[in-house]
Amino acid sequence: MTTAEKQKVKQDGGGLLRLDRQICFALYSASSLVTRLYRPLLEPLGLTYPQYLVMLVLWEKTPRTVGELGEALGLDSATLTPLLKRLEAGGLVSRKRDPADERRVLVEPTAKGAALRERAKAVPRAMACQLPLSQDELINLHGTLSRLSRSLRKTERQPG
Amino acid sequence: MTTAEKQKVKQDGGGLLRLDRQICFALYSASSLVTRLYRPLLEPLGLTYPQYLVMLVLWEKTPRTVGELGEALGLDSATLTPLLKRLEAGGLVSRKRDPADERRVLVEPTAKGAALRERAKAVPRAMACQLPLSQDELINLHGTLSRLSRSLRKTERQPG
DNA sequence: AGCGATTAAATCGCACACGATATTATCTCC
DNA sequence: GGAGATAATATCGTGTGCGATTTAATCGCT
Repeated sequence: MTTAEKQKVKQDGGGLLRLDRQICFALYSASSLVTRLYRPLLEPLGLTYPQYLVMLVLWEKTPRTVGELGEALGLDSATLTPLLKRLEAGGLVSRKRDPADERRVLVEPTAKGAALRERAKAVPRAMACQLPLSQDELINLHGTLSRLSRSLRKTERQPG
Repeated sequence: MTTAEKQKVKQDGGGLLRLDRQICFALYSASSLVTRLYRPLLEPLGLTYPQYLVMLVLWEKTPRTVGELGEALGLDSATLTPLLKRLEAGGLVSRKRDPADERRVLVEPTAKGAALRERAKAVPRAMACQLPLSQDELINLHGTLSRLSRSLRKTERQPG
């Protein structure tokens, strides 16, 4: 290593600030790119990517409260309320106060929203085909990310 | 498997639509959580997470055009222009037209922006400590995500 | 029963993110 | 050297995200 190189390393703390070394950027970048890859698949369904995620949750079990959707997706009511109103305006879900507890809002797919599920079935396979990863890599990546998310959620719920 | 279960599997295309099986959601979720983890570290520096990424790029080499920043980060001018104006308003970067080509805008850290780098050096290590992954897992994850991003960027630049 | 604490959504303000379009400068080619 | 093509930013409209606050309903406790 030349003197100039040593100096450079010293300056940037061993290259710790290099963009290509930041795990955060790798995640951020991959996530945006994959989301972008979904766009042309979801547009024909009339869904944005977060709206698609909400519908996935609703198709699994319904009705759900806003809070349950938020818990499943890691979003709060400030994000979900307007998003759900847009889905409602598009005729895909209904929103009504829970008679048993008027604080809660029950969200449920309409007939149109339920029917959309059939068309959505093609999406995961179409995506898998476009991702340049082997089956093993995919499974491995999914596992690591899921564990990471689970851990972070747990620590998020605690004070520090 | 009971008949009812077979029916269910048939209905949801082998569970392909389950949220927890979507690689996209694993990515989306992990990315949001990690970004959220940065917030308390970046707030004292007066930076949002995308602003931090821009500063990382500028600290590596400067000046840069808006286009170069966009290429490095995968963002377009519609996102960058307002973000850069906010950084400029905060006194962290300067923006001026390139005299050699008036279409381009050269972005460069101010003295204040350059000085911020010293404080930013603590961020990567503080983050690494908070991520519940082993060194190996981190390296592995980083490698997979980087390859994924590189591939997707390449295919993105092509027509289909 | 009733009052303060807690909980669930909604609202507000600000900051990304991006498709589409507009604006201005440079380039190309005759 | 001038007209049309191309390139680099900027602008506009819509849709997330989220911290902070507000509103309304329920709970807990006396």
